[in-house]
Amino acid sequence: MTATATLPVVCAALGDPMRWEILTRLGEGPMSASALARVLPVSRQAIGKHLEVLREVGLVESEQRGREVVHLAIGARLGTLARELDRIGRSWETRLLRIKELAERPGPDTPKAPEAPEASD
Amino acid sequence: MTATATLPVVCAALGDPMRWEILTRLGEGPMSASALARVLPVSRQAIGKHLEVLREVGLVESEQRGREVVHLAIGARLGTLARELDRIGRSWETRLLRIKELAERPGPDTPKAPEAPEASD
DNA sequence: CGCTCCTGCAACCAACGGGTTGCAGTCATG
DNA sequence: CATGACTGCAACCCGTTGGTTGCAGGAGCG
Repeated sequence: MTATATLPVVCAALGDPMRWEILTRLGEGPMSASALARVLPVSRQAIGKHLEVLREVGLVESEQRGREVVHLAIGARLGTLARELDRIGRSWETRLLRIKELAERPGPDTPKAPEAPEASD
Repeated sequence: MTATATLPVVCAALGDPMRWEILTRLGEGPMSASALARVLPVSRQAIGKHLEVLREVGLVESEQRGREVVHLAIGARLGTLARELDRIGRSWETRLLRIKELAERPGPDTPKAPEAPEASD
């Protein structure tokens, strides 16, 4: 599955206003592509393309219901993204703090940078 | 200034791999655009454009140090983004749960059904 | 049975965006 | 003072992509 969507890819998927529009609607309840096209100012095919992008990064799941396909927003995936971003943000702050420390300290001893494994999950 | 960076805009800024590359470097410590251009496979001007995008959404701050301008990644901004995304994700889950409840419950006499009694938070 | 509605795929168009080169200005240093 | 290095701005190229139209296939409903 494409759940291994890299960070920039997921962010890119979220980088389009129209896609947020779609996600918002799908966050309120399942809808079909046609239904979305009726309430959004773009064609059904355009919606379809956006849905494909969103589905590939795991932000949307689709389900064949009767003769139509309904889609819904996956909040858990967004939560995962949020956690990843938060961790990275914290690591930046940590490193900056360490650098400031070094800068303010006369540093008589050699401060070797101990690589901390951060890329995980 | 970090103007009213809307969600999609910030995500779009994070949607480019090269920008992540830059952010990663700036997360390890302050660097100038020229320095970045030396370690990255693109021109200094390209770096400059990316830095402008990142600065506009508050992910990077710049500081004139001597005759050069050094930039650094702002972890706090990433944390803010993460929190926003997490909140939205949770709201989606909540709504979906409510919908599932209604769907599975024949609810002939459940016109009230206020807040979900078990909001898994 | 036929109609209608929903879906998927392909071709095509236009705008945005990432990248490059070139130029001009400024500031620290030899 | 002259040189070198870093910066910002503008023009330009081209690949990506969001959007459109058109067409063909399938599944439910009168």
